[in-house]
Amino acid sequence: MPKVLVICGATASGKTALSIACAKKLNTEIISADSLLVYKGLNIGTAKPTEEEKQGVTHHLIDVVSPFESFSVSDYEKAALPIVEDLLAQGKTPIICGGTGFYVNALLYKSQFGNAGANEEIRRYYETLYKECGKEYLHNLLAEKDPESAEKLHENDVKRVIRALEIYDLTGKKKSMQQDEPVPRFDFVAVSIDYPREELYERIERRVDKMFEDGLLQEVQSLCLQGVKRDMQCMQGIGYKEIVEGLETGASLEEIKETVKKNTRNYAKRQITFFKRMKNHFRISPSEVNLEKIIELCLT
RNA sequence: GGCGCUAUAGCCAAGUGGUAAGGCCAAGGUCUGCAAAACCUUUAUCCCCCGGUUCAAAUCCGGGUGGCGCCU
Repeated sequence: MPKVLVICGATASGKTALSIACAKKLNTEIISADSLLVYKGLNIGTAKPTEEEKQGVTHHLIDVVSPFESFSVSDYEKAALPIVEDLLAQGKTPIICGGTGFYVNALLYKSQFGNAGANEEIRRYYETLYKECGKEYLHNLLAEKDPESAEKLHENDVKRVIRALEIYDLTGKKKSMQQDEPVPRFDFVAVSIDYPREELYERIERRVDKMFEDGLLQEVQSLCLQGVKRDMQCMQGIGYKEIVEGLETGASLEEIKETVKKNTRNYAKRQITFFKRMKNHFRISPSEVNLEKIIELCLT
């Protein structure tokens, strides 16, 4: 029975190329697990693979929503899961490739609160409550309803405190009731290319330079012209938010570029931390990347 | 050459006699419907050097060295 192959890891570590090579070898398709690749029109800054780079391999979950829309893990799960299952039914090895660990996990593990969706009204309510009464107040509120979650969450982590409150209000269940051990949906192997930190940072440096050469600035301007606003979800992307902000504050192009690089490095570090905990995860050093071996991993 | 100002972590910086704020950067970590987001933790045995005053000095005094500014 074929396993699911996950290709994860830090940004600029070569996931895209590796996944395409594997897909060709395994005669299968790729399911992108990336919170920004889903957006149409965000190409350069997201390092979205071009048709040419895809080499005819089918990629799912790329360019599926407009920049004006919001997209959540839950949306991702709903869209991606059937594709994975379909490929498995065909006897193929689905390749999940992406740097959004949260999305990867949502696909790999059964979520426990699928029934507590996002509720704008509730969120807005708590957000105004937060502004008026402060974070301690919110945290105390959660402590009354769901003490265990409150215990786990730092009071500064307002986003998660609100989510825990939201779950409670919506379902009457406590977020802390979720199981500690998530249940996996598939048999999978995860692989990432583990560059030494210095080297990864150099790759990021070069890649960001290239993005600007390739016209990232124009891409952002064009999005803005279409009416995409700074507070929209897609504009949270690194490379995008810095440019929009830089244009507003009058920062120099060089300054903007440096900030993009720094934020990308910080992001890469968070990704590495996240994927460190992933089960069945092989961190392969760049010199030891071997297609045959990776494929063997999927079949054993 | 003279005069004035200044010297605190990789960077910015508070502290003006009682045992080194804060910010940035960096590193480590968290992560179950906004995740390229949000959040947490750590980071100067010591304040340019030498000597002095004092129970006690990054803080006061003298000298040295470096930087900045002004004058001739």
